[in-house]
Amino acid sequence: MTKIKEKRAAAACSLPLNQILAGDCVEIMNSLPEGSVDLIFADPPYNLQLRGDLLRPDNSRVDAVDDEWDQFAGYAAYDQLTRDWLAAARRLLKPNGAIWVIGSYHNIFRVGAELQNQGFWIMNDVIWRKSNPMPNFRGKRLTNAHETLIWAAKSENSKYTFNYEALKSLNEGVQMRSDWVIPICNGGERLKDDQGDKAHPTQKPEALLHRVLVGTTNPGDVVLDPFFGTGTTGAVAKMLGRDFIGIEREESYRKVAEKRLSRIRRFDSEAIATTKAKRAEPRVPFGQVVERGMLRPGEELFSIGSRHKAKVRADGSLIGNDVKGSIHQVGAALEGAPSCNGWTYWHFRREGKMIPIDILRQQIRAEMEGEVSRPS
Amino acid sequence: MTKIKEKRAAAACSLPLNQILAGDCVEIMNSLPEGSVDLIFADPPYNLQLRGDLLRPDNSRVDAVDDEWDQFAGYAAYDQLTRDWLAAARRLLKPNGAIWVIGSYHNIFRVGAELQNQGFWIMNDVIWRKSNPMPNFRGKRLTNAHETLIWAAKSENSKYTFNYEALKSLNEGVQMRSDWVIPICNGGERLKDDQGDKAHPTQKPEALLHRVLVGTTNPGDVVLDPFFGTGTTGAVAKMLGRDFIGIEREESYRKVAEKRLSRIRRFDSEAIATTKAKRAEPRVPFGQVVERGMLRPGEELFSIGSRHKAKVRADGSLIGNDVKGSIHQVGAALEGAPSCNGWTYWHFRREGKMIPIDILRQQIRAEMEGEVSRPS
DNA sequence: TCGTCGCTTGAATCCTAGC
DNA sequence: AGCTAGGATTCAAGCGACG
Repeated sequence: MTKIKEKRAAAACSLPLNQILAGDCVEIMNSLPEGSVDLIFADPPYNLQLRGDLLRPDNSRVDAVDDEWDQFAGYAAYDQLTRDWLAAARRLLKPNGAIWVIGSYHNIFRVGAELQNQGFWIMNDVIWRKSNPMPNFRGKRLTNAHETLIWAAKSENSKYTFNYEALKSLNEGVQMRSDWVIPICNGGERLKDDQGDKAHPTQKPEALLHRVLVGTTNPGDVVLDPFFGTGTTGAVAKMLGRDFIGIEREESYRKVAEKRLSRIRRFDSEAIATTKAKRAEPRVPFGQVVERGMLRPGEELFSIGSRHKAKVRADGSLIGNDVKGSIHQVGAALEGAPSCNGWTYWHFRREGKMIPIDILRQQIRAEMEGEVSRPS
Repeated sequence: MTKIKEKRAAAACSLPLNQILAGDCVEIMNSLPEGSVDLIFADPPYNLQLRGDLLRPDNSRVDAVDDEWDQFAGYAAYDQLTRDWLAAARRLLKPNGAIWVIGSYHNIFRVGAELQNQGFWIMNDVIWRKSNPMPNFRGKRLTNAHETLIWAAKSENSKYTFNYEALKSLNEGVQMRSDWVIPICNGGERLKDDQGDKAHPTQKPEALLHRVLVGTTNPGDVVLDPFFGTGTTGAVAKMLGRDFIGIEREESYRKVAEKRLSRIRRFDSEAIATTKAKRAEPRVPFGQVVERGMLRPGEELFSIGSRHKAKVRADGSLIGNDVKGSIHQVGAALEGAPSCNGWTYWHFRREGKMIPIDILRQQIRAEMEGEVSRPS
């Protein structure tokens, strides 16, 4: 055993494994031995900068993330925190270690730039596509339906861990992509406090951590989470036979996490549970047919026997006989029927022949083959 | 017309619309009139950290050594380029203008942070999820199956354009999410040079620009693309009846783009028109319903299920359960809600049926349209 | 036991014309 | 510029009540 390896083995022995450390993550990370951690997973505050209340159309109030820990004086203050905790994290990592950070557009660009500035080497950015996001209630922006994760090695030369085959098998034999469809954490998995309210405003789903840890750590690795919260990282690490170190400032979160972790049992080594992605026929909006130029705005569609016709508009709606709306709505209106399947009702003309538009939907679906993970 | 408006109208007249300008985008943008552009779509170079091969805007090469220190020099040079073109873009935008930038993990974090630093206000980050990405051949990372776009208004107070209904219509009646599934540009859409090779390495699909322009511009808007390439932005703008300005340094790209644009035809105006937002419809005071005798003073209105009722008064106010006020105020008071849309809340009785009063507003609006629209 | 219906909820930078 | 009032705005899941 070389001197360096001896040193690391000693360091590892002195690590407070499988515990939750109380306090400020920068101070605590700086008190742990240098170069001793395999992977860091971090879910830092997002600096959401929310203004007033937000009401749903039914006048109920959205429970906002207005906690003290997400309040910052401005970008400068947020950047200072980011620099500090990333530097401490970098010091802790083994040379071949890696880091994951999750965030939203409020903070992720600043975090990503600082990762690069400190010499981390980005492997991928990964999109967590939420199958059930909260909608945009006022119709003023797009539904914020994803969050972004950055996966980066400690340096360009790091021999990082990447379990290609494991991820491929998680994805039904197809190479894992950089966009992951996973539901938000709710239902039985969502931890509640004694009053029955959610114990933490931003608990992450275990499925997300499952994929991260299966893909970029090995059993026995040390995984550190500096913003531990209610301990999703620790819970999944324990199930998967990885050691964890959690750091959390808030006592209430630590208590919930301790209780949670005490109930977790490690999977037996053979039975590494794989989250099966469900297959479903993806819904194809007619608008995609227009966007992709398969039909042009202004082009005419015909019902069977050409009894009715309608014109395609740029936003994927139809206009026919003064009726505007979706392919289904306009078909139903023209037929005086309560409903209508526009995909089979409407036809377009090519070289004198009438072709059902459903052909175009089938083409789009064929192109989407190979996407495996989808909302159920 | 105010002085400011005059100035802008003059500026618009002097804009080189529907042309491709040759040269460095920063210089050219700075030569155009301030506050004259509605939307900027930018696909800046990604050539970052490819072992230091970084080109300055004037095409000179940044000297690179492959040690770690130089990485920072590489980032610094790229950041300088980003600051320069974003500042020039910001100057060009109208106060209510907006910008889209597309990039990958190599550059998008630096661009996003700089956007925020300059005072742009991010509305959404949008994921272009490629339905047919290039696989990762060596199995060393995840398949890089997406790119990131940032949509930002010029400032927090900008009244940006967002065609919510049009995008919802493109998505078949469900509000548009921040993740967009669109195939990469290939097949017939992919432009080839005389040798049959692809004319541009990163030609963007027209479907992507279609969604961007339908969603965040109106017909007649001025759309500028400072990294025009082979002109996808211009092509889609022309089809959709928007004016464009392209800036491109490379003559070979300009030539391909000119040829492409000359073949594009604008869709007819009926096809370009998109679904209108309700907010855009003229306001109808409830008093008009009473004045026109559609409802009589003294007539009773009912909430759904007849849980509450109120009486119409001659001045167009309601009185119910001792509360007097507008249809909205009385509805809100009776429900104990902070607000209420009286048009959808209240119903009147005709032949035993409950009919929402919004029907009456629609009748008035239809009559108003008849007054306004004349044969042209 | 099973399906249906209604209620609740989720990291959200969520209104605007007119006075 | 600040205030007031009109009135526009939601998707997917989970869970409990109910028949």
